[in-house]
Amino acid sequence: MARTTAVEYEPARRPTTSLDPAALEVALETSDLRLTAPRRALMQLIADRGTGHFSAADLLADAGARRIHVGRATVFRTLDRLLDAGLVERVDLPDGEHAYVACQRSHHHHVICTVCGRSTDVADAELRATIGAIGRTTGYAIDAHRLELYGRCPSCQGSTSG
Amino acid sequence: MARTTAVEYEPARRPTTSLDPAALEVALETSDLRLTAPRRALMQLIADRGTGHFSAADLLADAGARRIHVGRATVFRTLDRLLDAGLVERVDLPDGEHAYVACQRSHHHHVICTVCGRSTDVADAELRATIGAIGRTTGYAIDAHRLELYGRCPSCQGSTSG
DNA sequence: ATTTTTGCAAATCATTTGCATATAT
DNA sequence: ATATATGCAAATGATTTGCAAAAAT
Repeated sequence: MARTTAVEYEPARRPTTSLDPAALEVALETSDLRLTAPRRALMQLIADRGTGHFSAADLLADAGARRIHVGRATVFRTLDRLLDAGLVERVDLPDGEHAYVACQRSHHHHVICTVCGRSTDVADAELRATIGAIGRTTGYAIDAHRLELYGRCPSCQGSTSG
Repeated sequence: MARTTAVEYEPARRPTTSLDPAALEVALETSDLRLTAPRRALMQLIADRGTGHFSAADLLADAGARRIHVGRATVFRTLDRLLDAGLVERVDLPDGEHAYVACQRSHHHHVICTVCGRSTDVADAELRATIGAIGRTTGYAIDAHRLELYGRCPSCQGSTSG
């Protein structure tokens, strides 16, 4: 019951997506959530993953690899909290898989590298204008949108991807 | 193995999304697919749904309601074929659910009404420019994108939604 | 103390698969 | 004829749930 990814447009702040564990504490202060060991651990695992996208299963595996025990359900539940807090966002890969990426609060779009998986924030005022135009053309009152971009990041552009 | 929704930008043609069963036959001519009773039936069910989004389970239920028997697997398999043919597109609702919408070949974006579920095609050359700009800014070679817009359609804008 | 969170295992849900039979070409 | 498609039921995979025990406030 806490899985909405309604994406509002608002400029992103920093260029590259990644998560600061301290953000968790900040986020928790605002809510009635508790700072527990599993949550700390998961935040750390996410932070350590850097800029790539990951699934709940990935986190579970990461935890296992480091002998950190967290239950499967806890991973999902924590991910939900982080979604609510705006610390991660759920994305849908081109093949329909669900994944998550770490992001700043109020960040809202990213380009995902199809070779290495890295994701980079997109700050795009222009998109806002484009969406306004679409609203005008279709007559819809557009409340939310979701944009996912897939491509090859600068360092993967030479790759023969295979 | 036929579920890619990599979305290329290309102008849509007609304003409102809905599916013409005849399109199936056209689509089949080009391929080595066969025109079977279950496929006809499913096309009809989709067409009858009009412009809303639907899930595989919805179709299965629709079929049941009309005493048309199609196996669950056939629904999924047919949907895959229709995806390949570009007759339907897979979308991800704001809550992360997967759904499908009927669409014209080479159509590629739609606004989905959060009140009634209707979807309308978006013809947007401007988006193309926006995406080009994003590519330039981030340094990514953008190969595909997916854009989903959610809002209230003209007739639902008075609604007190829920 | 009291409320939230956890871990587990079982439950649920969507989607896929194997395989023998049926059907379109 | 022959390749493709179907239906079934079982398999898979992801996510959720109930509940008693554990931890945070």
